[in-house]
Amino acid sequence: MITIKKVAQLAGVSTATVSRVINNSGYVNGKTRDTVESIMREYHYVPLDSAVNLSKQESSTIGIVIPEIDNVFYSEILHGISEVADENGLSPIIFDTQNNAEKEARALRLISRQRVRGLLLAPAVDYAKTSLGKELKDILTDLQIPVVIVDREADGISWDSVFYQNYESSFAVAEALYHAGGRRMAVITGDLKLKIGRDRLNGFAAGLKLTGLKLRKDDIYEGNFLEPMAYELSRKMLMKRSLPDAVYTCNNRTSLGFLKAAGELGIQVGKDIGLMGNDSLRILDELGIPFSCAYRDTAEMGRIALRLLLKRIDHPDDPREIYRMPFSIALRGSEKKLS
Amino acid sequence: MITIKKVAQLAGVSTATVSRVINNSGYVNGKTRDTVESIMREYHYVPLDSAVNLSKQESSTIGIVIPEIDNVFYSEILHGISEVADENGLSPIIFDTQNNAEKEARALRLISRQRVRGLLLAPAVDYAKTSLGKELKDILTDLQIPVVIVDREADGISWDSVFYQNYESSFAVAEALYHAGGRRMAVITGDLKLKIGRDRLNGFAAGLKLTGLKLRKDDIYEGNFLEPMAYELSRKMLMKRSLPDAVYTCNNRTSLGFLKAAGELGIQVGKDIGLMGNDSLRILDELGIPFSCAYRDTAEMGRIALRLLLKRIDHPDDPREIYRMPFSIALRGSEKKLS
DNA sequence: ACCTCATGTGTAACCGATTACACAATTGCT
DNA sequence: AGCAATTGTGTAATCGGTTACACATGAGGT
Repeated sequence: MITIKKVAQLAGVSTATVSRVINNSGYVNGKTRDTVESIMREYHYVPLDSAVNLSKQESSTIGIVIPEIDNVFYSEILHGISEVADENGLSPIIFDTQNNAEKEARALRLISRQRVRGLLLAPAVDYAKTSLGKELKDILTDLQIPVVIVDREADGISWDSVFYQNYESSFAVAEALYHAGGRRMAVITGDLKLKIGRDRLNGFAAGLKLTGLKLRKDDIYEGNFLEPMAYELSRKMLMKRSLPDAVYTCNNRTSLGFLKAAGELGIQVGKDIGLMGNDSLRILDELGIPFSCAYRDTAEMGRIALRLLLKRIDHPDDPREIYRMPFSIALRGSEKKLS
Repeated sequence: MITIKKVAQLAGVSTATVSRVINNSGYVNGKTRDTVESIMREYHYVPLDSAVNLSKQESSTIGIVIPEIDNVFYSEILHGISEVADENGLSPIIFDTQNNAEKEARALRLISRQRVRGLLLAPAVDYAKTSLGKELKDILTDLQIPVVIVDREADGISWDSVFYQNYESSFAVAEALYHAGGRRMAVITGDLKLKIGRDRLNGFAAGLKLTGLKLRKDDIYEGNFLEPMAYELSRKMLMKRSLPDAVYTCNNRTSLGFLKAAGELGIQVGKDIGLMGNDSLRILDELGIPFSCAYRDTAEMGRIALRLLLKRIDHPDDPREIYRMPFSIALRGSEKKLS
């Protein structure tokens, strides 16, 4: 490894001068600068981040913790984050927790050693409720690092956040299904222990209420945002004697589980039963499979989250900001029941 | 920030002793250890990675550079990598290059400042051919860091690698299509400037040859592994007067582009025309959409890549290793032409 | 009683950068 | 000509850890 000391030696100057050249700070004679620069180029000198970080007391990495890296939704968010990180010369350290609280704890502990510039966090744990969550919150608070919570809303969090209009979008889905002709609706919820799960259910129920409809208790299927559960619940629902007119599936995985079950049972979505999801499944559109849903621009959500973090880093004392990602409604045919 | 010095002071010992407690090295009296540990716990002390890295001359981060983070294929690889990283207490710094050479250059430069433990790289650039590629190769070589090349094979690379049986799987696809009854085959290739693109084409052609078939020049559609191009080429192919019996789409995005075009034109895959891809599209299986292909266990591929890197880190002088990820063939109906 | 060795702890150099401060040389202004 | 301000460079402390080395203590063996 070639160090600043060697560069200085080869250029016949002190390390201070080399450092000035690197950082474009202080006074440096043009000729000296040229010499130093050519030496650096010749020897492929690259300053060592850990040394720079240590002396400058800051780093150029950001921490990112997400619950499912292999879910399109999150990988699109990562795409957006990566873009903004690239624009700003930041290195993203990414942890995939697979919705596992212990993994999340390990990730945060690793992050806390890195003195990252800031943290983007989509928690798997409800920080207000579980004891591990509380401990993690302490770790983060101690860190004194800017944090932006992404997507997963939870009680008792006081950091900047980029959330989704969970309630509003669900409300809109209810209206859309009503306008498509649905009268008896069912819903496969997400994890109701999470605020996001409750919001989506409540928004949907409220939307129905406005149209004068009521959500029957036994038309509420309590899921967990994951496919296997959604699949099982869908089978249960679809094998009953009387089907609802339309179903609301609360996230992309839930929608997938439903579609799979419906497909297997020969029930045609958009004909035998109406369906709307929340979160798009781009691939379905591409394949021309009708799938109506409320959705948001996920990559943009990542961009916004990181930009918010950067803003917070520059202005640590501004009041807390909560951005509510707006939704769009895509009607592609699956919302209707024709028969 | 609480530092080792403060901990030492509070515990009434020297920093050396605290360090010994942290690293479980040297001799430390049981009582002293207890004191130090309780102080560390009480004050939430966490050693600063950049300081540790600097003095230990090593780090616990690994660099990862991939071309499309929002492609399921890569996000599943990342899932596998994350798993092994977690098991080994490593922090993955992930860069998404979006197949852009300049982005890749920036990513590698950032990585080179970090003194990462090692690098997993799926290059967007052919390191032997473009001048930027050569420069990047120099950067990497200078780094003296273990590198494992993932998925994207290129000429003139001498690092450990985890590749796919590109040739063999394509060969097998040709055979499978033949056995399904196809006689005139077409192929939508990937980027033929890349070795992987050529291998998949050549393997397919060789497979056909073995069965006595020949791949006609105008049945070769030169794509670039991306959807829009595949879509255009597919339209072109499908709007011709005479269709081939079956088509080989060289990667998942190409398959998607084809399916979209076929869907739009009302051509039923698995009936009007046979189709096999390379790379699975899990979601299609889940939805019960027939799609036959050669595929591999992608998450496993990520795991293997990182394990290979770790092995290399421990044994820098072992001979170069190339792992060729085996393929499986999934026949789900789309390979046939029935009419 | 003496020596050896294991145990326990502290001192201080070091990792590779940055930067406050000191100092010299040159420039510009009256 | 005299002095202040600007320009250019080096010395050395510092960031927060690790670790080689020195040293002290006590146990065990003869």
